Amino acid sequence: MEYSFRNIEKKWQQNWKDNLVYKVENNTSLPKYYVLDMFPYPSGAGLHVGHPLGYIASDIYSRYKRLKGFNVLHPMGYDAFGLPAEQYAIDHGIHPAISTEENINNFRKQLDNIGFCYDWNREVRTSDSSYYKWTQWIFLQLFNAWFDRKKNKAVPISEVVKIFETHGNNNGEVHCPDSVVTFSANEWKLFTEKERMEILMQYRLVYCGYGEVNWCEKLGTVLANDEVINGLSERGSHPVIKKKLRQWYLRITDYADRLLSGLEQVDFSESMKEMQSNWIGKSSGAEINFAVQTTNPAYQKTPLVVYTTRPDTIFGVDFMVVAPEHELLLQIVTDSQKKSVEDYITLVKSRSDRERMAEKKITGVFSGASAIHPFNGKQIPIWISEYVLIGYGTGAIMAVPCGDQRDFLFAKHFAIPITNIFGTQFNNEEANQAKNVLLENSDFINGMTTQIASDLVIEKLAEKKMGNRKVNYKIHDAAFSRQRYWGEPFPIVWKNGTAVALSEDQLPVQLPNMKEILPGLDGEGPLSNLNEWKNFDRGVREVNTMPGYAGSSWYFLRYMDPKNEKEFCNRQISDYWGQVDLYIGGTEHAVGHLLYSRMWTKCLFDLGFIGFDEPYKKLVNQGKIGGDSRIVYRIHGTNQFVSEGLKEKYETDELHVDVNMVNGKELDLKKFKSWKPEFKNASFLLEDGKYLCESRLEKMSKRYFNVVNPDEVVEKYGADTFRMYEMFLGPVEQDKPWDTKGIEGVHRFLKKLWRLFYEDQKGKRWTIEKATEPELKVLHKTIKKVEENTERFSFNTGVSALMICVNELTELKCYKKEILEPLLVLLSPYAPHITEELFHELGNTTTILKTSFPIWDEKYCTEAVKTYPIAINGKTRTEITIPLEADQQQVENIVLQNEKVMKWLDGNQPKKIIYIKNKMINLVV
RNA sequence: GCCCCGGUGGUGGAAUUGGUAGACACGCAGGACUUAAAAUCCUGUGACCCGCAACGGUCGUAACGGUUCAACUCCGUUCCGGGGCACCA
Repeated sequence: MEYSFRNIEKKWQQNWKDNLVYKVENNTSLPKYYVLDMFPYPSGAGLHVGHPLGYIASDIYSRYKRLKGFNVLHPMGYDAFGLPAEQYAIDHGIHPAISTEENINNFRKQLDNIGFCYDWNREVRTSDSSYYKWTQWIFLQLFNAWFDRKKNKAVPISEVVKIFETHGNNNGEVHCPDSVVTFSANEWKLFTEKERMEILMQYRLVYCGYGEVNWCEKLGTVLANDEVINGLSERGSHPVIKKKLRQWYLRITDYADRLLSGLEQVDFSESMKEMQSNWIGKSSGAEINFAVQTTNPAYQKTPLVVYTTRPDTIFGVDFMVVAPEHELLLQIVTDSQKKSVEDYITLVKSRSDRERMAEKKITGVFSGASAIHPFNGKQIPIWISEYVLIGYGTGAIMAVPCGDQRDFLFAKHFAIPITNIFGTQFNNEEANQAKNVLLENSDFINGMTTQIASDLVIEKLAEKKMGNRKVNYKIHDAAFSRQRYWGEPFPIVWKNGTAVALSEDQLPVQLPNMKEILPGLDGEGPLSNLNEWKNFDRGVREVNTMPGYAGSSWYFLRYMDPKNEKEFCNRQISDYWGQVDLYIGGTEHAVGHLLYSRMWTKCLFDLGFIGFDEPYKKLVNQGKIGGDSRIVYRIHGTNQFVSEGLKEKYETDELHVDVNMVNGKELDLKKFKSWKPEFKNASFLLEDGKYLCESRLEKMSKRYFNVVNPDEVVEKYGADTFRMYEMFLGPVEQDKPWDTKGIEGVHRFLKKLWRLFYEDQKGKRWTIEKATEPELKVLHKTIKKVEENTERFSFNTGVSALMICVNELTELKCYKKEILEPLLVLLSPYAPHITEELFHELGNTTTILKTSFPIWDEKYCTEAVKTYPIAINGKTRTEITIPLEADQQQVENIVLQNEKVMKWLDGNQPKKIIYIKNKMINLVV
């Protein structure tokens, strides 16, 4: 009886489906465990072998946890809204709903092939109205909420209205956004409804504002950053300009501190936390007001406000730099400098953000105006330069050339004299950015270090009302609208210029069908073309749609209660499932998805809808599987190809060839010739009778012909082999190349396992004989190892432990059910099909999925004796087997009598004998 | 430039807390079975030195240095690769 994986796998997949073995209940007495994969965007390209890596890891862990007695939630769904489907519709005239459906079906088929234990009854699709109804509902909760800085949490917007009614907004009760005027309670009462709504808009967690977007006039659409290349559209190379459009924003900045401190409570990798905290970019320093001296008397009283993280260097300020967009600029510029300033602004405006950022050249213009030093009254020239960005801090800096390298280079370039505040610690060749340097030439802070001096400077500035301590964040509010079709419509109707929220019973706002997706006028999205849909309830619907991250910010909650028509997720159910215990996905979502999702969770927590404020307890980032490309060399201008080793002798062009035509490095010439018509008559220069290709690791991509489709691997070796091989490649978190050749080893392992039960010729081999001590030892050591390795996500060593076990049982000729049955259970998370088959062959009638993980017995895992390495001065010289319970004295006696040891000691007495029980013995001579 | 992660045989990788470096697997070489092939099994396989061989020795985890009885593991410096952030004040 042979291991015929194709029949076995098909049979059990059908059986599991028919018997609903993966159905998960919400109410059991079992402890819960929630394992989640980052759900995929169903692209048209389908899966390659890199995609399922994380899914396999989470699948193994889920199955393992089930065997360990947990009620495991392990769902899957689709992040189904997105740009590619919409673009595909524009290019091919196929509606996104149709292409998305097709892609999902294809994904599903590919996933099913691999034998995952998802509960498909809980599948969610963000583009289903039964799902996005609740995305819209959450939007409304955010719309009707305000972040109370005193409580450091979101509260209903009605609370801020109460405060306005009794105190206005200017008594310290309410944080007042920069764009809102201050008013008293009386003034609030006198405002019109429209005015009140406009003010409230500035306080909401999602709010409307204006923002710049990449606008392509020719395409009539807004483009994402990665659709713009060097200021031109990726499609068609049309010019792209900045355009101000009304946008919705998510007030994520209010959560900056909690998003930062929350990182301390979650089990993410250090680099992941690092990326997130860099993105949040918290820095502390001071805002300092510099009086401006200019010929225009109207602005002499308006201070120039700068942000600095180094207030201690205030006596080293030699010039000021403001961003070209700074609004004070045109007001303070002197007549003589007006022309050159305007020219510079025009130059900067014509440049894309990317160009500005990539610029290494130092440019800038003097404004003609000066600022006054707050302590010594010195006149400081005000410059403009593109290296200061309007979006960060106050859009203006105080430049300290001896303490900041960019300021230093600027000063050198424009020959601005440099004040030295570090004495001999400054060499006039580069800025000294160290923070432990003692200050000199700095008035009242001479001899102090950064921290002390900064505090003192801030204190003095505050006394003079010329500055204050300030914490700054790099993170800015996230744009939450897209001028697109294929996304969630907003539950908003504009009436008389005011955004009015729809009520809950008006949800969902269905995404209307469109025959042809065309952009609207003036950068409005395609929905603006639908007059009938647009005009609603004596107003006009919001025609923007929500961005891709809307649906993915809360999907983990919907899986808990996917069919609920009354709530986004029942509170009792979310209390039961709680946080995602294990989240597996790629690093590419480090700052986008994860931050938004964490924020939404915090909002829902603040508003009392869920009981936890961090969504993901533990995050594991699976590595990428790289493609192992094969490259051939064609002699330039000919149709002759040279083998890799000979390529230096000719002038050649390199071409990628399909990896499926290459065995190891040897090119299959026949396949190659029939690959493309142009190669039909190709000739080859061989080495040792073979044509060898060069191998190169790069991204797995169609363009490099290095894509390996899991369907093909599963067809050839079976799902169990595929699953185990993906794990055997190396640690899940590590990037690694795909090389199909090694898969044979894993496949042989499964065949070897099979042969413990059945011989190819003679048939049944397994027996119900009593197991011997050595056999039990093999089993129990394996249970221990597999358990430990699975617990710490070291699946590659888990596979290896199972291989060792099968090798040893083969050696022992052990075919006993007593040993083999628990082994099957151990293996079942990794290879569910073959183990289910053999489990039934052993006479079981229930599924192996519902058994329990075997428990290892210490007595079989500890040996009575240990073969110790005996090292002399740290170098292993021999091995001696010594009983484990031997004490120091006994060990010394045994060791010193050893022939080898005596030889090495050469008559000397060892200075010291180090004996570490169960580890090693070292003699110091 | 700053931050994070990594660098181990021909290859993927193992070594969980400082305690036998190279588990397991691929590949390769030799052999068995077979008319032959596939499949399977056995043996060897980090480099170098001595030797018929057993055995023995030296070196070896990117490089150099340090701590330690003992370092892939800890510390310092440098090099290389990958990722993130970026004229961020």
